[in-house]
Amino acid sequence: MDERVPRDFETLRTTILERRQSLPKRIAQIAAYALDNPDDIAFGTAASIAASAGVQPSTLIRFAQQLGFDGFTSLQLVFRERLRERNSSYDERLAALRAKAEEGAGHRAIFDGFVAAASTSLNDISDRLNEDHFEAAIALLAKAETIYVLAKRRSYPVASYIAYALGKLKIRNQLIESAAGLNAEIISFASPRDAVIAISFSPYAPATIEEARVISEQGVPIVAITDSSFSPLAQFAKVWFEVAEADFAGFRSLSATMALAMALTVAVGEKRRDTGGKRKA
Amino acid sequence: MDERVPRDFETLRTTILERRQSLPKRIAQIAAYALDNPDDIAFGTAASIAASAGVQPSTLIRFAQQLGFDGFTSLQLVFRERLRERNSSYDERLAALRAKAEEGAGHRAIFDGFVAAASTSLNDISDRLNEDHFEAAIALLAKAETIYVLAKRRSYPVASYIAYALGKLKIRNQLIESAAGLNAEIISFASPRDAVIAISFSPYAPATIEEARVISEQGVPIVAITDSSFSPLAQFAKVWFEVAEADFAGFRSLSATMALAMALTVAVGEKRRDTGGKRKA
DNA sequence: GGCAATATGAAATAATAATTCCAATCGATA
DNA sequence: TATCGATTGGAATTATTATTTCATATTGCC
Repeated sequence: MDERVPRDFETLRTTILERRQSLPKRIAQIAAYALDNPDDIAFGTAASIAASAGVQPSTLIRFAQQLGFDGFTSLQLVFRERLRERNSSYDERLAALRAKAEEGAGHRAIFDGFVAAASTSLNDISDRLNEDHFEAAIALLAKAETIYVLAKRRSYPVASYIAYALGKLKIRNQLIESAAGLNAEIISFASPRDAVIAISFSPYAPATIEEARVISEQGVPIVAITDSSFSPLAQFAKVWFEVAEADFAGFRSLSATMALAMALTVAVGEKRRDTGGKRKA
Repeated sequence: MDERVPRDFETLRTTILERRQSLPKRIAQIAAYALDNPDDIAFGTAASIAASAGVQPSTLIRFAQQLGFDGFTSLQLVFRERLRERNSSYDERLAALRAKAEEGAGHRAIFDGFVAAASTSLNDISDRLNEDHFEAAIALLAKAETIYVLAKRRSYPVASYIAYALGKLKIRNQLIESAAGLNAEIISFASPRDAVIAISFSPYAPATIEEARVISEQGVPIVAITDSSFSPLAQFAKVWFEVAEADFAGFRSLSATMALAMALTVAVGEKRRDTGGKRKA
């Protein structure tokens, strides 16, 4: 029929959004309905969909034709295909992504690779998280006066999000970053009544390790997020988590670490609320 | 027209497996096919399914009737319902986790919630990424002399990871952060030969928007990562991405944004290598 | 305000698909 | 091996559903 008919849902979606302005009223109505209720389009009959959207079946067909399909039926195929793909199990999806990324099909493959790496890491951590360690870490951090957050380089984004979240939750915290080279001084203020969250992955930033050493010698308890039991961070930590992040193109995903970090932060906030800032409510 | 007709897929599945032995040959053949290719049953017509399974349409109907349905159509409904539910299961799972976490069902629920939020976001973006925008953004960034990275508050972690990655790839970049309040000066150095990656989600940090405005007025092209077409960032951007991050306990996941950011960064690095840093290799 | 072009509604029609029916085949049992 | 009941294949029938058509309404333009 037409020249460039959208064959996959995403293209279709984009096309619809682009033309949204220039569509006649009823057609626009159906367009909006289609994007809002894609499942109904996939399963319904022309009559039932038209009724739900408040238009005539013929309008539905005109809508399809305007997009270049030769009828409602071919339009519906796209919506069905979408469901099929979406529905393929999580693992299959992941495998497909990896395969696509590996065969190196252009820039899209790079994107797929990062998504796959992130998904893998999340899958992984959700199986492996040690709940006892998790509870211990929460308890330790919940009773700290100030939580120090320590991470450099590739782990720094996690630290900055932790600091942001702690601030939002009104939990006193100090991000140890070296803008002015005053880290040593900041660290020297930490006392055993405080606590540290330290994050470092191989190759461990020497500064992180060194600072962790110093601070642990001051008797400040450390919760570490790192990548193996051989990590130099682990030896200084009261509690530590092993997080295996998949990497792609030389860059490690941070999804699992982020999820763990956020969970820790929010759980600490909750525990403090329960225990009561003022020792028992 | 039986008494206990299986209404959901799982019951149906069990019923089929139970009776498998006692079914006549062709009916068993269709039964096996149905369990192996549930998607085909959901979408196909009686004729097409029968053909794929190697039986007659009438057999398909007999199969349905034997299970207590009054015809193929009602059997098919169960298979369709399954697809619908499966499809929404991510969101539902997330909703369930949220509810669980709210009623205080332990810290593990919080962790699961963050993992689910991250997975949902990744799934979502992998379906929705607009490849044309993606290519356009890469092209735009690849020819920039310096890439400025602009993001505050909750988006800042992403910016810092982008800056880290760009640095690793030896791509000149400048993170616009206000440690010393010199942002305005830093921004004033940007020229139309440069480019900006700006990231902001609702509620948009006013500083980000303002700086994006200023920098776009200097003619510097902006690639924006934001959350909707109504975002104030979108109007200043040459290319923008809509990323819908699920949130949990008030904190937005960053997984999808991170994956996109990393993909952009690495793709830019790759494009530069191909095009040749020194104008054609 | 009148005219043409476009859009919409409703019903008729065509296409497609589900179901039924009947004859043919198969399989167990005496 | 003959016979009865169950099973199957294939075509006829019926139902449902998409599509077309045409009259009517709406919109934009002069």
